[in-house]
Amino acid sequence: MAKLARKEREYRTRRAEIITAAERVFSAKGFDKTTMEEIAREAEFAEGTLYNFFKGKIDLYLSLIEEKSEELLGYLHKQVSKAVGAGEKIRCLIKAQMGFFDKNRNFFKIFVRERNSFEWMAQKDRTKRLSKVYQTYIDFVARTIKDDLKRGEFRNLNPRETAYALAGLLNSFVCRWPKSSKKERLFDQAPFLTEIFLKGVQKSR
Amino acid sequence: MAKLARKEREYRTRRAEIITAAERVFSAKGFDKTTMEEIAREAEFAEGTLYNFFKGKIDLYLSLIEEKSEELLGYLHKQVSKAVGAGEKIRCLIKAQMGFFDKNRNFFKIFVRERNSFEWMAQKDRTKRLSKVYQTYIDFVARTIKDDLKRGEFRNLNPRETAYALAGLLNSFVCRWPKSSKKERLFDQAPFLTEIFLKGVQKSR
Amino acid sequence: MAKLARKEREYRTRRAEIITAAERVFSAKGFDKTTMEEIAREAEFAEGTLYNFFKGKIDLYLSLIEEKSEELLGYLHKQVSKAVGAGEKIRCLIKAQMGFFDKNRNFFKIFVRERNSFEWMAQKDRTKRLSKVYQTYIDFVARTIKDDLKRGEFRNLNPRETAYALAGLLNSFVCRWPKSSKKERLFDQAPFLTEIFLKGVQKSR
Amino acid sequence: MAKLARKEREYRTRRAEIITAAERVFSAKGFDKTTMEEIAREAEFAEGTLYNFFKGKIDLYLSLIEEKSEELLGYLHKQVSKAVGAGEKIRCLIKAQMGFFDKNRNFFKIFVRERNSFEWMAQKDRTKRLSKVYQTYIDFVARTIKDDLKRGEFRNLNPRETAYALAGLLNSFVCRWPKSSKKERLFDQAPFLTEIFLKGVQKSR
DNA sequence: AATGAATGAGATTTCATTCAT
DNA sequence: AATGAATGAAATCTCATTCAT
Repeated sequence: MAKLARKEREYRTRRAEIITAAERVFSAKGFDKTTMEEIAREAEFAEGTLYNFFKGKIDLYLSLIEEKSEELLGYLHKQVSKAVGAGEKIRCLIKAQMGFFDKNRNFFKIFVRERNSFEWMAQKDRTKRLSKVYQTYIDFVARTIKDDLKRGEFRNLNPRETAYALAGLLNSFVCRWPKSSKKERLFDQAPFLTEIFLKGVQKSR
Repeated sequence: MAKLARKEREYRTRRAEIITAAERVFSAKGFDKTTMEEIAREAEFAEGTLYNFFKGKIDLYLSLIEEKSEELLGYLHKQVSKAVGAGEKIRCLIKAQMGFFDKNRNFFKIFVRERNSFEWMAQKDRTKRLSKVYQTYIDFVARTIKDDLKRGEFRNLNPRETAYALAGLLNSFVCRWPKSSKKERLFDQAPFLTEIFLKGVQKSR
Repeated sequence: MAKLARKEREYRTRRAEIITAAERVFSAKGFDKTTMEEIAREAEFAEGTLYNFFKGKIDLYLSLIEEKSEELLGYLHKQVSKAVGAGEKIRCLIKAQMGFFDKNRNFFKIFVRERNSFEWMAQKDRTKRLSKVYQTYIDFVARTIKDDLKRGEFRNLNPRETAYALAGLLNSFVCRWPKSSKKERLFDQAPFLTEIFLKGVQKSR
Repeated sequence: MAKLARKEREYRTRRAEIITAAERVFSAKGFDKTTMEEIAREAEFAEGTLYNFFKGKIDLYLSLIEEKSEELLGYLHKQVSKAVGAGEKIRCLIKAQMGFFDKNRNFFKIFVRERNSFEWMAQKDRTKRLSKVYQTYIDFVARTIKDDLKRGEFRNLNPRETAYALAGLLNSFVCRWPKSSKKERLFDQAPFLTEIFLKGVQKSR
């Protein structure tokens, strides 16, 4: 039993190493320009070994996005659930997401890029799994917004549409960020974005 | 003389046909998954013919983006220059862009997707030409915002950063739109987005 | 009649222009790397026009070699026929060939390169026409040697084998010549080569 | 340890098989007309496999020439170093080279053909590596000649120029040889060539 | 379970030749 | 007779995946 557990632990460790290596390469080169050979080298495994952990390149890519997104959502959930008061959940959501991406820059690139392309992908399998990921993400944002909106002095907006607007606002910094100095944190942009958004959705007076 | 002019006209026509065909395929599959063979088939030319008009696949792709972007910017410029009154230019910009994308759905997909990926491209040549395109676009948005902000009751925000925020807001609908019914127009979302943005940037009271 | 003759003259002129242009390009790039497009540009004709004068690329190439070789042989013949005295024909042959190549550097490159490759060419048609050219050349050299050998104090060597030896000797400078200054003439090497050869074949004492 | 050594051995074997197959095809068709597909078929490997051993077509070609030339030079060196007596080194060199080419007919074709064309190659990379090969070869011949000339009753000739003459003499048989019966050996021509050359360079009396 | 050499389908690009004008 | 745009076959090279060790 204990022995099996150790095996299981080792399996997970190696799998995670591969995911991390893949994250580095995919984020730097994009899906198509990344080769299995390079991921293998980065992970310090042989090429063939990758296929013991993942069905293929696409599966590795999707698994990476799914698992990291789950992590992101778990983190957002935990942070947001603490917040109380009108607009506080949204404020908290923005801060949390920025903070998460600061610590996961590589994943950030993949997440945003893919979010803007996956819909019109030819590969149906790829589309389906990705679709689920982003639906879950948007659903969570929409729910957060809904909770906040109803309790505060906000306009009566469609939460789902508003969620897209907020997501777009957050993503917008993707284009500038890679250029800016490595030291600059997304987190510091949170107040700027928060203010625009909250004012944007508040009730007219 | 007349003959030369006709040749030139025919050349332009064929070139435009190729660009349009390329637009369809690139928008459906993305750059890497698109093959020259498919563009050729779509354009009803032989593969080799494409190389009489463009240096290669990348050149075709970039030319498409550059020329369509110029068209977009020209259109935006024309529309925006008519507007007067506080916030009117921004309102007009949003409406114009949405209208343009309604008529150029395929290009829209390419434009937005590329805008979110080009920064970390490997190919330096591709990056350079794209960079110029998006700089020009953001510059225009920033200038429009600046003009409007100073004349209205708006907060004193950095125009460039605000431009990114607005661009992100507009782009945000890319993820939903392809799914929604073909009849639904981006143009109809303009008021919703405009309101969020204008309120978001106005002076606190 | 006169009109036809003028047409004929013009035809020949244009044909010669193409040959000369082809000579320049073929000598610079070799057969395979040369494109019809480049020959056309160099000759200031359209690509299609070349096909009114030659059946295709290979035909153009072979025609060029054949006609220039005829010219070379005619020249050698004329020069050598003047010579009298033991070894004089050979001496004269070497001088004449070097002189001709000094004036036809482009053709020289083609001639020597092709001489060393044609035998194992895949294209049978090409081989046959080239074979004839070089046989004629070697035949002439062999005949010249034979004439000379029998009248002088020379060993009784197989003229054909000796002709190959002489041809090899002459060609040997091809590798150095393109490197040496443009001003340096092959003609100046004639005495050096002549001496080696004549001594090499004379009777032992 | 033993395992690694075996892998290494197998690698070398396969690499050599490819080189040999390439030698056959290149010698029969020349560089440009040879396709990787044909080399692969000849070597009984898949096309892609060739690229595990060589960077590309040119690299394969140059590697072949470089390695075979090294073999040739090593062999010549060994043979010539044994010779003593005036003219003996040169006699030995000619015999050795002819003997080597008898056993490496395919390589012989490539070596001679390339030697006569490489100078005006477009590809700079190809030129550079080849240049080195032929410089080394000529240097060796020149040194051999120099050693011999100074000890014998020979004229005071420039060793380098004389080396070119000798190389030309040896190469001259390339044109006849492929035609002649397979049984005929270059080696048998050695005395004929040796005599012409040695007499050609000896002191006048 | 891990390896990495071999595979071969598939992509881009070139260019001799044709043919409508 | 001259043109040059269109053609499409053919060549090089890449890389995800397999499989014998």
